Amino acid sequence: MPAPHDPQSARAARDARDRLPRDAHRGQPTLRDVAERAGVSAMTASRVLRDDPQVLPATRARVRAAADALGYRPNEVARSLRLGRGTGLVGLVVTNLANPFYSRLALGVDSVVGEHGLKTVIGNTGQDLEAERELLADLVARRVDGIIAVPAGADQRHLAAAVADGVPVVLASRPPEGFAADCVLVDDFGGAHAATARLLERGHHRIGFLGSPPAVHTGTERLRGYAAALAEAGFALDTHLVRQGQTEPRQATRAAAELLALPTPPTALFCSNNRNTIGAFRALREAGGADVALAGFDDFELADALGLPLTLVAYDTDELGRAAGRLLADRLHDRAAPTGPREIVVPTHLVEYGM
Amino acid sequence: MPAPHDPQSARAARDARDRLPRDAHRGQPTLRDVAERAGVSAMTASRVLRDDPQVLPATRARVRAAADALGYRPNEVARSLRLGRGTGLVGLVVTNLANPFYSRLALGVDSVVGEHGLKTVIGNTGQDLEAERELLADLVARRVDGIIAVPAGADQRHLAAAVADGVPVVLASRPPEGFAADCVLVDDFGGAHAATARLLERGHHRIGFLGSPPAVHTGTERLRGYAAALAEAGFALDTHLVRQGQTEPRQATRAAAELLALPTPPTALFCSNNRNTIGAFRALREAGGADVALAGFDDFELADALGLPLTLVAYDTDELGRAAGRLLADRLHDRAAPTGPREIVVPTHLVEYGM
DNA sequence: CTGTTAGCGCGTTCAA
DNA sequence: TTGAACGCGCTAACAG
Repeated sequence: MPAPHDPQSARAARDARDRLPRDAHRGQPTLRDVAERAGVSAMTASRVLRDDPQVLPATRARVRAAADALGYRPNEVARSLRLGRGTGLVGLVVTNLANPFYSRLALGVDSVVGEHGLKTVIGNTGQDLEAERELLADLVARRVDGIIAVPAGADQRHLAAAVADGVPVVLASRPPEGFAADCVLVDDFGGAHAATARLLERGHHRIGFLGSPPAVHTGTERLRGYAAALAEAGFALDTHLVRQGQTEPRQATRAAAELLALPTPPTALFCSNNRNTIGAFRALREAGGADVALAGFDDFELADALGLPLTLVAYDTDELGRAAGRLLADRLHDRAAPTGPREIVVPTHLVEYGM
Repeated sequence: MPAPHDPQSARAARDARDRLPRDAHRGQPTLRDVAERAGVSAMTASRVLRDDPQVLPATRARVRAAADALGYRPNEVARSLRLGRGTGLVGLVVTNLANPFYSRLALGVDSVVGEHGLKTVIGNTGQDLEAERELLADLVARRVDGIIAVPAGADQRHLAAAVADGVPVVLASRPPEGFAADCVLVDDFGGAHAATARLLERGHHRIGFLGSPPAVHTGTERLRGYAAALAEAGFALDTHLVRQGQTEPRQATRAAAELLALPTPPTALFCSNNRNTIGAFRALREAGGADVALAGFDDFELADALGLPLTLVAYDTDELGRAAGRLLADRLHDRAAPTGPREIVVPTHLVEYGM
């Protein structure tokens, strides 16, 4: 039995739309208009426009002419309803499109689903869990064919609800918690481990960690990778050097500055995502010639131009989106023969800049 | 009479979707299911779920309970069809979501239209004019309520066709050509003029120009601003110093390198967008200590971190998207009382980095 | 206050 | 080869 939803907020969103003018008949020609002009029944017109071969070439031509003259376009809304299929739409749920990570992801998703004749509906939640809940309910109500999501927090019950409603969900960059769904992950642990190990090789062992809030899966996995590398080298994790919770560069700059101001400051920093790396970079620059090594997860444009050595964990962000799109497309075609949930892990590699 | 469309490609896209499984009844509960469970007619259930006051509290409660138990969500597809209104979707047509300019624009658009209960469908055309034509036809067929577009080229007949079909179109960053539509522009001329004047003030007069293809409105406007500033200072435009056509940083790097290799190279470069500025930056860096001043249109993240003086024409990209969203939302509400096309110009200002 | 009828635009089914 | 009836899920307009 599907969980009851919150009807308040979802209805509020609908109401806003319902206030649009009632008269909205835009005079787009319908199948009947085409049929009349061609002197045939709507049914025949429908057949012609769907390339049904069972039509006399002569009538076919007449219908085509009529359709072109009228500028007819089939109403996809009516088609969706009639065919009982979905809408040909895929919902994409992200927290912040302004972050290049998410826009690349969106690009990858859209390119793949586009090849399957699907379009992408974006939903930007701005880290707001409540907004995310409403968004998901709305996407389900709109009968999207599937949803690709990067949930903002650890609570994924709204995603589970969508799955229970029969909507295929693919998670990107986070694993499903408490329900079955396909997902595409980045090798968070491995990448963070490798970057930290690289810093250790260079003789650092007081390595600070800057990361996203603990509720974010990538953040904690990358923290685990960092901690594991330290442990393997025989160094205990010093919680004074760990700062989680930064979502924006500005916050990261502040957190990094605090670490640098410690009595025994770290000699290197590892940042769990591009926002934190950029923030830490600014802190280092403000600190003047602080001789602190910098490493981070996520490659980004102009990383090579910052004028300081930088070790980054790189991976193919577009591919992350494309893989998610492929998983979803597979589900849509194979609904009859469902396989178990699939998990794809995108590999990472280290890149060195400015050396 | 609307122009006849190309039925081939549009149909091809539909066909891909039509190959999805036929059985797709996802068993989502319908209004009738709710009504039956509550022991009322579908009509009464409908009324309750739309907060129609004309219902006995007791029945209202029964219906609510039934809906919750079933996890009922109104089918927005059916609602759209029945109400003859749009779909609550806005089409956003851009060339490259990976360019921060477009992702910020998308964010701005989505935030505003979201407040009106609308969702954004993205269409990334990758500079492909043919893809853009198909995309527009598809959006119209899907009965989006409106379209916000940054057309890739000078040919806007497909946009005019959408307008002729009664779909409100708002252009962002380009003016309409040959038809009436609202638009939001950046002060291209003024910004380019100001940046070039700044370079002239500093004693430069051999100033190279790097820009997008001539078909792109912003590129030519910004070229005009650059040329005007030169002319006002008494310098003729030297076409050897003008390189148009670069879309990606890599191309811009090459073009910049060519300018720098001229017998009498420019002493400064003005770039008409962020892609060209970043490309030119790399060329300067590769050229070693080349003492060439750099200016460009568009602010971008890390522009302050490049370690060289940089003059940028900045403006509020999010606001560009938000303004476009507002224009569209206004149209949707005011369809009854149409005003003439509106044009909004977003102002620019100069920022100096690395000095 | 509640139910019936009808139809949005299209496509499946069956009959002609 | 073509057409008429019916229904997808929902709601406006009118009963009762």
